[in-house]
Amino acid sequence: MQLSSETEKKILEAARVEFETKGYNGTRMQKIADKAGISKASLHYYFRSKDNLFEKIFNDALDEYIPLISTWADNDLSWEAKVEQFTKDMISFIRHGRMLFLIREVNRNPQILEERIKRKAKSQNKFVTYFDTVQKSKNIRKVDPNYLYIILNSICSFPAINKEMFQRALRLNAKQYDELMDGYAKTAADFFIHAIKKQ
Amino acid sequence: MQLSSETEKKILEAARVEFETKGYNGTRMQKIADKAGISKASLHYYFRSKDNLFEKIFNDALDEYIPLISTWADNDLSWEAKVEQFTKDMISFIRHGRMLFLIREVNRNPQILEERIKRKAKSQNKFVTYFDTVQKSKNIRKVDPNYLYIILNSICSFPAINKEMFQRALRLNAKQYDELMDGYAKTAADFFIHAIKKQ
DNA sequence: GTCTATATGGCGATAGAC
DNA sequence: GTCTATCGCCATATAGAC
Repeated sequence: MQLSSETEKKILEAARVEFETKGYNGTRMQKIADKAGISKASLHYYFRSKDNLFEKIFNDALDEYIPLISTWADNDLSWEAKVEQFTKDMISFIRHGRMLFLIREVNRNPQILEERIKRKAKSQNKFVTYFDTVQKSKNIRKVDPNYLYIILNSICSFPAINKEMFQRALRLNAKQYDELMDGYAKTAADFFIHAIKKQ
Repeated sequence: MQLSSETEKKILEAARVEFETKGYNGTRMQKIADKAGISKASLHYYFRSKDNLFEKIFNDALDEYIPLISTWADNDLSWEAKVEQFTKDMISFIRHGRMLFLIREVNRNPQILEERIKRKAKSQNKFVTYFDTVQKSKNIRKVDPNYLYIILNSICSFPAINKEMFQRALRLNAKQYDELMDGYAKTAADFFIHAIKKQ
């Protein structure tokens, strides 16, 4: 029935907000029910348990994240343009706050990833293989592509994750920090490109 | 009495491990008491409440971290050498796992930082002021020092925080990842220096 | 100072009426 | 499908003996 599926959407949206901001251990089923406008009993009617509901939210977040980090634009653009595209996509994803959620929960329970890994374990990391070839054909510094992968992702992800402390360290309020971030994707890409490009 | 202070140390060490790995919400007073080899009642005798004990642990971690990010070597070394020193210090701190703890708890309760900020709010960020002058006198690219601060810290901090996912993305086991990290501080510094230095 | 036993409250989950 | 009421458990904290 359509009505029940509407309720389900409300629950999932409320649960996502709660789990993302408070984490699994900090989230209360009562709070989710309140935000969804239903009783705690109804909440359990739709999703049998807290674990069950959490798993759904976590998997959705992971499904959004994995393609972002495991694909690498397969088009005719230059490697510089690919880097720019990547930083732009990654930074806009990160800014919505799902990234810290993933890190927190994966650290709470590392096994949570094991099952999903098996599907992909055989294929190589596309970023690494791409930069292996780029390093052979183009005029760039030789840096282990594993490091390049780590550095590029760090530059993109960490500013959102460490927002609270960066703000204070740089004496900015939330609004000023957000404004600073508006120009960040371009700066991050330039930075990365300059670091490995030979003049 | 000396014995009581010995017990206190055991409690603090146990509490540190528990809070750092499980977070505030995931930590159990019983577990801390067990690890310290005392009863739950004794634990409460030393530190009245969980909040109280947590605050002590959190402040200790912050006291270790703040100097690391807010000082900037005041010596005769070149800016390149200062960068190398910073990456080395920061990365060795980060690898011990306190950083994710700080981020997690600050996000759980951002007000936790407010009180401590007031002491330092008036002084400028030393990294930013330093690179402001470096950009005027040396032959480096003009990049907003706020971005430089964010990028350098991101490169240093994130590889430890996102360890679980980087491992899997790069198809490395824990040992291989740790080995990769052994050479990381040097690579990170070189990367940063190349990115802003003009040829 | 240290313990056992217990008070107190909160949370996930369910029973059962409507 | 949705609710109120309640069960059962677990966690923090305290009482009170030693």
